[in-house]
Amino acid sequence: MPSSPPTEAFPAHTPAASQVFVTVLCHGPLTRSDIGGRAGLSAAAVTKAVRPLIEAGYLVEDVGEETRPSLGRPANPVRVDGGRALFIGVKITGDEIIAVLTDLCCRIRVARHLPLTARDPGAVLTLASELVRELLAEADGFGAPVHGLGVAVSGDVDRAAGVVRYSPFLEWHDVPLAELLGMTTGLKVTVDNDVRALTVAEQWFGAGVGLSDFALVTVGAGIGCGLVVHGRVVSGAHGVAGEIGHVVIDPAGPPCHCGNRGCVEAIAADPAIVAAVRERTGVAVTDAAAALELAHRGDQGARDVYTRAGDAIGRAIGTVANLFGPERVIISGEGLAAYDLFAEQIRDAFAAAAFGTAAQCDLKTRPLPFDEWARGAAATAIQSFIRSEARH
Amino acid sequence: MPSSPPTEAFPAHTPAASQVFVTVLCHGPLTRSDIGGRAGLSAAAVTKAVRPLIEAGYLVEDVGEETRPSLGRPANPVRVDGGRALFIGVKITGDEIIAVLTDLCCRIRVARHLPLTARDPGAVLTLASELVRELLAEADGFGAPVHGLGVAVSGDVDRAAGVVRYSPFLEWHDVPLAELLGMTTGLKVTVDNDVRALTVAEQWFGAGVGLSDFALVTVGAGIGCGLVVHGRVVSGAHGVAGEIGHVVIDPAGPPCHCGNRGCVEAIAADPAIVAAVRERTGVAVTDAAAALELAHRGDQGARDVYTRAGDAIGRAIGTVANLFGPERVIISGEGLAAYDLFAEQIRDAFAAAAFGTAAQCDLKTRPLPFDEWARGAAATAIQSFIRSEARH
DNA sequence: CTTCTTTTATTGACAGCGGAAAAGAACCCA
DNA sequence: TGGGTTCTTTTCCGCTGTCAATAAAAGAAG
Repeated sequence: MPSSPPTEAFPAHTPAASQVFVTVLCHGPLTRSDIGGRAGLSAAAVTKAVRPLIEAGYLVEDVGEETRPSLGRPANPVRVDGGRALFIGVKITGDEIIAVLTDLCCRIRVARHLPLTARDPGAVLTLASELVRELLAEADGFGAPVHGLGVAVSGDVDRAAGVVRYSPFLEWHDVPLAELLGMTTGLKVTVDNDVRALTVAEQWFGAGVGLSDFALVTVGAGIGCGLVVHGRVVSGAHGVAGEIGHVVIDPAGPPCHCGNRGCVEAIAADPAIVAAVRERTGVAVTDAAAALELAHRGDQGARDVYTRAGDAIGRAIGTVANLFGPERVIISGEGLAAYDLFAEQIRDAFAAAAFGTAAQCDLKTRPLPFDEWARGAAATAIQSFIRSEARH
Repeated sequence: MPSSPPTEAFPAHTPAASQVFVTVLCHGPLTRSDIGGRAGLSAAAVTKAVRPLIEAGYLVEDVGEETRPSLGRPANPVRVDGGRALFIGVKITGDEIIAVLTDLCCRIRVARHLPLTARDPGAVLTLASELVRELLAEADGFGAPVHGLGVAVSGDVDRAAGVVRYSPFLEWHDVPLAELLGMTTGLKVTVDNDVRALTVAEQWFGAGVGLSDFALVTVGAGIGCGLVVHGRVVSGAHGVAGEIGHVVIDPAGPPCHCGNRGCVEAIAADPAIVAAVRERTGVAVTDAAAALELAHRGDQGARDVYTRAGDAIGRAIGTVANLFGPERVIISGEGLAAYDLFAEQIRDAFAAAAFGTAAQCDLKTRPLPFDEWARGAAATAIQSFIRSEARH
């Protein structure tokens, strides 16, 4: 039973108003003249865009000002009132559903996990709907409406259509997930690829704020990459981009399930690391945590595996940097737990692979609590909400 | 002595008008309603944009219509009058300057070459100015003003500033080429990286017309790559992108001047091929043409070298496709002369490397007469001319 | 040969967006 | 209390692109 009226329109009818809001959302409290400067608008335009946003409660005057650096009338900063609207983000993995309730600033208010027993669309839909309903119930306590639901799934996702075209982990083909979840939850649903969702979260709320060209590389069960070029997340002509996992690092390397040898994913993803550690050390580790522990305990064979993984990741990032010239590459993912083991190799291999000015690219690591994937999904919902009324 | 008044403004003051013109420029003769459909504008807006363009002579009614498929008032197509304006494109290589005079549709009218004896900016500037002056004299015979000069240089070029920041072949650092040539020729000068210039030419006048995401890969003395994402040529945060030449294909491969081993350029660029053929066959070939002839005569060692080059190029293109998901990759460059020797390997290696939907990407070859590099330069000038008055 | 239908192009009225300039507001400092 | 300074709002205005109505140019139908 949906608890909130989804009919409320976001009062940013014009591109400029939408841009003003996003500017404030990303860059914290800003005075009106700062907004104009950053968004390239006149002060008058800012005033006209800000007023309805304040009246609707999405922006508030930031009373907690402190800096009074100079002469003249004091500036009057505004900020986004995160509590004005809520969103739900859901990440569906092969064996778990993670759901978070966030506010408009994409801060997590509540998080829930649920193990996944069956992977067919019907079962997943039931569980996901259940989880969303729980969060909707929680949302009542915050006194703000839930304005959207974002869903992140790995694989080939058509965001515009809301369809999961192909998901290897779930073995789904052409599932109209947005429509289905829209019916069961009554919410406006945005479905996107998981890495792209995380990229949106970084772009608006993370280490990509203010950058028009950056990449996000995730290391974990797989190796993924999200790209932002000219300030927009790249989706590719066929809806798929950022497939860094199957960049071949070494044609003589271990075989990969994709049919090639020596893909990054066949060297540096969790399963590959586990297999390599087992082979090198003879210890029957079964998951990434065990492999990591072995390495942390000082086993040289295990450490060598991580060294090689770092080298592969660094080379892959170098390739990305050479092709795009991003200002920054953000490294994230569960695999970052092993960062101390391969940080040096990543940086060395990147520095060797990056050519010319591409080496100026800034490498930045970001720890990734597992809820973060679901937060990325919420970020896409927030994006859809803000843009929904912007495009005419 | 500049022969043309550069003060004439292009009558496309609004973004919509500029878009209308580019649409007609790229998609041949179009009826007004077709223009509206393609550019997403109302018929009224098209009428209002087209009129001043016709009055100024940049568009003309296309009387040579023939198709009368249906009922109703016959459509009234318009096309760009190429002869209305001329442009000069100059490509500076390490040992030659190529200059072309083109019309507004980027068709080459006159082409000139000049060997380069010295590479210092002063000498190059003198020769280039001389060549431009010759073409300006030629232009008088065509009865149209020369509206811009485009210059293409390999290396790190800041187009906005008109500065060659670093060119390895010329050994230039921070040469304000646009300003210098502007003074000697009196023309409005656009300077850009050579591969990006060629990419612009393909985007507007070649195999990239109508595509919002594609890549151009050039094979020859070096291996280059131009990228178009979301309809815009990618320049990277630091002004450099598309450095495909130093993607590592095989870490056990031949050493590259960049310090790594097994870069595409160290396997498939002309110097690498010549060196490999010499080594494999013992024949003292000194240039690409000789190596090619040896392979064409059936020498197996030489053929193997090309096979390997094709494999490397195909893998590199696969990497590009995986990362961007372009709709098409255009393969061009002088190295295409050997296409029959490695076409199969390129396609096979690409198919193996491309993951999932990236394999749907269309590979298309394009022969590249050497004048084409200069034509790319002219294309950037045309772009600047059209956009000059569009921004504000 | 007139009239209708169909499709294309143009016109004119109109709403909305954003900018320039001027006015207002809020503070500090004499 | 009156400058000086900086931030914000207001007023007005031009410009752009859409809507709806109109004109134009055919073929089809009677």
